[in-house]
Amino acid sequence: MEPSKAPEIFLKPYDPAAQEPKMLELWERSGYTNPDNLPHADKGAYSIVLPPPNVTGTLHMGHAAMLAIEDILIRYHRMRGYKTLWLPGADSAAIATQAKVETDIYKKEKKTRHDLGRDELLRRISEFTEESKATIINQTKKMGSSLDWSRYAYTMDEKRYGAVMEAFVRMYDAGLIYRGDRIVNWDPKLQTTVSDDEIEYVEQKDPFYYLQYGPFTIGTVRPETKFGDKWVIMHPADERYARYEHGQQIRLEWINGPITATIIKDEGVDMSFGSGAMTITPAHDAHDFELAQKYGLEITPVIDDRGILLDIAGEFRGWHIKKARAAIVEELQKKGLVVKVDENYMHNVATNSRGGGIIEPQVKRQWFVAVNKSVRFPDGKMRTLKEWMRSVVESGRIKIMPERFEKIYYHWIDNLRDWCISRQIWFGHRIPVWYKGDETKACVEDPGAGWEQDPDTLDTWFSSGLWTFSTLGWPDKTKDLESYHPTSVLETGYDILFFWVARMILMSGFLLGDVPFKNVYLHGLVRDAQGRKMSKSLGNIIDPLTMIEKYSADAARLSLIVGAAPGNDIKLSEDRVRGYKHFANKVWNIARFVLEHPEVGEVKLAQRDNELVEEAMAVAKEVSDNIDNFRLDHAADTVYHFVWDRFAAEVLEESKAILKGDDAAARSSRAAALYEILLICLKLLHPFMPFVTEAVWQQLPKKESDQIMVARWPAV
RNA sequence: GGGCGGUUAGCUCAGUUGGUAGAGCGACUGAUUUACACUCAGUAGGCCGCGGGUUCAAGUCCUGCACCGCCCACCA
Repeated sequence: MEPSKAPEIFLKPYDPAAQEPKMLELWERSGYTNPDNLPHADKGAYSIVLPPPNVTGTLHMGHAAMLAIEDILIRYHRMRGYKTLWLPGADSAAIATQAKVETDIYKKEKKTRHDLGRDELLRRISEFTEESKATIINQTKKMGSSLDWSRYAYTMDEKRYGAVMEAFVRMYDAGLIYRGDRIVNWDPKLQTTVSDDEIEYVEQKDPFYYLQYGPFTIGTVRPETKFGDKWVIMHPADERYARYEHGQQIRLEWINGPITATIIKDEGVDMSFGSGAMTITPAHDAHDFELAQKYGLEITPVIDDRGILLDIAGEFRGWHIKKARAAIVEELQKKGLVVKVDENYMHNVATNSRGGGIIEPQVKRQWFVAVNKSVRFPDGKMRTLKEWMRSVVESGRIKIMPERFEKIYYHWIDNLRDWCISRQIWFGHRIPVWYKGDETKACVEDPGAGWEQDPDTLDTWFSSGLWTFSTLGWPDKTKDLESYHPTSVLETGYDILFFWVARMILMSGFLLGDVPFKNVYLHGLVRDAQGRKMSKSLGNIIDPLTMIEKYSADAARLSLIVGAAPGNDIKLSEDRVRGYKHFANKVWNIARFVLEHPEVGEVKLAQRDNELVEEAMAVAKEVSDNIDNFRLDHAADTVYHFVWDRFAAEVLEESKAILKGDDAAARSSRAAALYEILLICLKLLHPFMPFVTEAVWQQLPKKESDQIMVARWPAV
């Protein structure tokens, strides 16, 4: 071949829009993302399961950051010779998805899910999710993500659905899953329960009412729940109430007339708050519910599922709580029971973060996972889920990075209560429990005629908890499961540490007796240049696809990596992305310069200028060490500066004279060194900037491998 | 109320085990028609949030405080 001219493809400047789609096609054709096809995988397995994006929409910069980070880890390990698997998927995100589709349908057709019926709604949701999946896959590919699409999984596909059923039944049989009447977070808008973790507290200003309750003054923001309050509770050491005794009954005038109230003394009461006396509403407050259980009090609902007052409300029966409050306050005022009103009371209101409404605690029969019950694990030992979750991190079997999140994780575990897993929505994994008269049966298969299945579905995080192994074929004993589990790293945003990371540890502990991953790497949230969350309403969303079109995927990736320390939020602006576009062009032109030199394709390695190559190898070592320590920001920064400031600005500049000189030996030695350094730089850059490095690689006169994607990482 | 993180150049951030303050972007001055104007050389710009302490030496370690942000918690 004729190496003296740079191939025609090296038009200037670098044109990512033309090159990137070609590289994508090249990678896809090769099949190298599937570890079974790797030419040199001699180092054991390296696996990451992609946190599956929700099928509710499109990718945002947070996804892009996740894809960039994981792809760097994956490409690096693949080049180092590990049998590398990066497994893609999608999450059904039950509540969020159903809420979105229901809202869309209502906007367009003014129909609710009850108008459509269960089957029709599920059909509509399926239509939506299929479309959504296709969009997301397309976007994911454009980022250059070297995922093994042949192993793509969806939480609702047959295999994963089966795994969820199996997991439920095993946990049920072990006594870990039980049904009980307990106070849960009820969302009157979506008509379903939600878990403690899905609640978002929103600060809000409401009037705070001080009411006369017999001889006591009690405070409340919610007079409409007070109809059934027959107990007044105070601290036993509170001197103000020393003359009252525990269990003493008093007569008093209340909203709908005279009632008998019972005095309870409990040390849980905060004497310094308000008057130090409070009444309790067991059916609509988690704390009060616990007190009621402690003292064996009756629990009478005041509000129904839709927020309507029940019979106990007397003349207010049938009113919606929103409207009732003012009328009830007026009634109380007429009776002279309102002592005073604080109009500027700030407090937290619980809302459903998955697009729902204001949470109303309700007592309901639901399914729960017991976190404090000691059960037999696969290793034969008895322990609770909580104990397992704590011990695997404490012992170092799972390492969480940055380390500070370990403390947060422990704190969460310590406060953890039984996990309510049943949801009253239709989209999701249906609970595999069947009823026939008084009989109950939990089984994967339909037990036959006469049995009726529980209508509820499972919390979306139940299926997510199985993700590292359900995607690898569990409950079957597959080769994939054996090879790739536990996975090497779980990489995700710190905002789902509890939702997901903790649940995966829980699930794989009980079902497999193993950890789901050895390392947890948490990245920060991507924010706008002012540090605000990106949101539609603020109009500050930077769309990954737009950035790719304007500046290239390589630039988008680098902008999310450099300067992003683990666990720290990333402030992203367009300027940042633009800067890295220039760098991609720099790489392109360095290659052009080196490859244009006539002797480049012919020289022998033995003749090269070793000192310069050693310098590049030292950089390779530094980059490798940084990646091994999950400091991708440092790794990227190191190679960036070596390539631009040292290799391009100094080495190439001083080489110009040598390459034009008369000394043939010096020429070929230098040319060999430049070529060698170029190869090292391309390889070091490849995990960070896969497109431009692959595009250059394709122009090399001689290649050690057909794609840089499977080239060997510099031996360090 | 408890916990965590942040505070370093105009902006965004590095700064590993203490040893003369760094990068990118932006600003300004200039150069070259070049591998690359998506270039190069250079300049300006810092009480390293504030106060105390340890040390020969502190952006870095300890200790108070302030402000910003986040997470958790049943304060009715």
